[in-house]
Amino acid sequence: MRFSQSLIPTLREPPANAEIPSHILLLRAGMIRQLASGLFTWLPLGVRVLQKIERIVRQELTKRGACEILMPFVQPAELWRESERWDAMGPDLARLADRHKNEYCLSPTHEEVVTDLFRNNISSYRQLPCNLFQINTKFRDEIRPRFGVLRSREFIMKDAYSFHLDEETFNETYRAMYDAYSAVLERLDLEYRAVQADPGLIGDGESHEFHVLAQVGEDALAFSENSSYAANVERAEAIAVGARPDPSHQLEKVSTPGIASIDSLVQFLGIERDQVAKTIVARGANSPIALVLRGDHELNELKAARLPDVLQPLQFASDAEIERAFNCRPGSIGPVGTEVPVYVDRAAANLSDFACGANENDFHYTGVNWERDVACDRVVDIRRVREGDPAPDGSGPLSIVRGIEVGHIFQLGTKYSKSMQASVLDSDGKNTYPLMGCYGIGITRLAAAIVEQRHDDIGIDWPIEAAPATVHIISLNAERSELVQQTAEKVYDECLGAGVDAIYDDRSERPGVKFADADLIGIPHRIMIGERGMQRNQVEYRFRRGEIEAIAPSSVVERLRS
RNA sequence: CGGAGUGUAGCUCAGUUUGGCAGAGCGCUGCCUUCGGGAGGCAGAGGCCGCCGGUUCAAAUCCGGCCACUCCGACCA
Repeated sequence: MRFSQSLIPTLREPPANAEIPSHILLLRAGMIRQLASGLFTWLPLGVRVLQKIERIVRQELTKRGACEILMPFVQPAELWRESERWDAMGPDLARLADRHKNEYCLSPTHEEVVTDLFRNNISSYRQLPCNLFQINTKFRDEIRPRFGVLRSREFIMKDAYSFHLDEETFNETYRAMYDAYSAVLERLDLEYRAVQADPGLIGDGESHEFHVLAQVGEDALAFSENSSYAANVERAEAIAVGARPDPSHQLEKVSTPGIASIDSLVQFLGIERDQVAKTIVARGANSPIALVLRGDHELNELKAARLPDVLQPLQFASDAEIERAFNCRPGSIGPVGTEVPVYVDRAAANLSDFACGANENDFHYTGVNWERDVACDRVVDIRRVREGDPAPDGSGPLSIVRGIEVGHIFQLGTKYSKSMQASVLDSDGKNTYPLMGCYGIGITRLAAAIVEQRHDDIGIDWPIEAAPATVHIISLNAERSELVQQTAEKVYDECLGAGVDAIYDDRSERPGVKFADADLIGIPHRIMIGERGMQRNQVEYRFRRGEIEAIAPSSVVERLRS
């Protein structure tokens, strides 16, 4: 690829509407341009990165028996009605009609189409298990696209779907996909974590997310330093340590005028936040539901939403609803003496002699004890884990890091095979609904995640396997030296001839400009050809920010391979 | 959808308060000089000042409406 004949519009200054490193650098390096909110054009260098990533993904998947297909991006509403997702999906699903007024959607995911393909073409257990994947465009009409290509509306995703007659082969494929995803991220030289994840509305089985560690990551991950335990914080189990101490104080009702928050209460009473029980009220199917946490803990809304009778998704009760249920303002509520169902978090259930609202305006209780003063029969895990909490496998404290979710694998069970009548005959000649698995990798997001994790003050630091080219060849002041010009051309030709992917900066720019662009673009191997070295028939090799090494022009290909 | 901000040249931004010739730097074109880490000079090209309407002798600037983009929040198989 010749720089002068490609489209590589590098920018000296960071664009005004980009804030995070990957967005800024992909724009500055001339790899992407934004068309509209959440919609991006990939320019030549960017496309090469995507192709490199896709290549790795293809290799790792086909190696493990998955077969590539390509499904339509525009899909008939009929299929989505069969799976009952046409209505369930809401406004994230972009809908359109054709000239005959038939309804369609832009695909946010392909379960429906792949299940339809399966039921029309596979009817025997002999053809299972079966694992199909594609690399294709997706569209999700996000409420708020952000972070450049990290959360765009249109994006490229590798999605795979597997079909199984039994748990065993499902587990084998699940494991194989887990390994494939790990291998992809290893080859990209990324610091990543595979974590237990919330399976979401789909399915209810095991689920793992693959996260590239980065500050801008939207997810918090909890992991144990001493074991393999790792989970998305939204899913990580919080355990309570030790047992509840015996009561030593009497229950006492205290006048607390104007005290309506945990902070003001602990200050007023001169106690710590972890000696207070706080009560949060969620809307339930029949009545409001009280959720009790220790004062220093935070509610995990996903966990709370899974409690019986709590509305899903979780909704908090309004102030008016709370006043009606507790006969006092929200700042004075507590579990003692209330009629509403009370769920107590494990840590809160371990409290004794604690403080909480008295369900009477401007009054709190102190010296409260479970069982003695208030029932505690619904102890549940509803809090968000924090740094330093004990890992649920007992291996020590949890650490928390931020990650970008680039992959997700999970079980679909028989949700789609049943709703869409995709059955096969088993060896006894009986109709059976196959188990399905679903596996996704965000290709465009992965490209951005790489930049997010691997960049410095001068530009991007592409892993070799994802770099837009293997080598960046720079000629220095070639228009003043026939020899430099000819040598650069020759080196470039030899690279191409040897199958080495090269970008050749043949522009008549000053050296400083070329160096700066090369740093920004971030191809790790660099060859510089200038008059200075030519005097001794040498060119210069440099691996990103490393020492400069003088080598013979004829040995470039060899050097790159070593 | 709630809150905040920004829209002026390809990019980054002045100019808007107080209405009066459309500006700078970078980039781009040509010439000269320079030439191993984003050089310098001269001459140029490039504008629906987001859009629509209003006020005014006169609107980038004031008023009203709309749109787009960014950020925070809610949301996110």
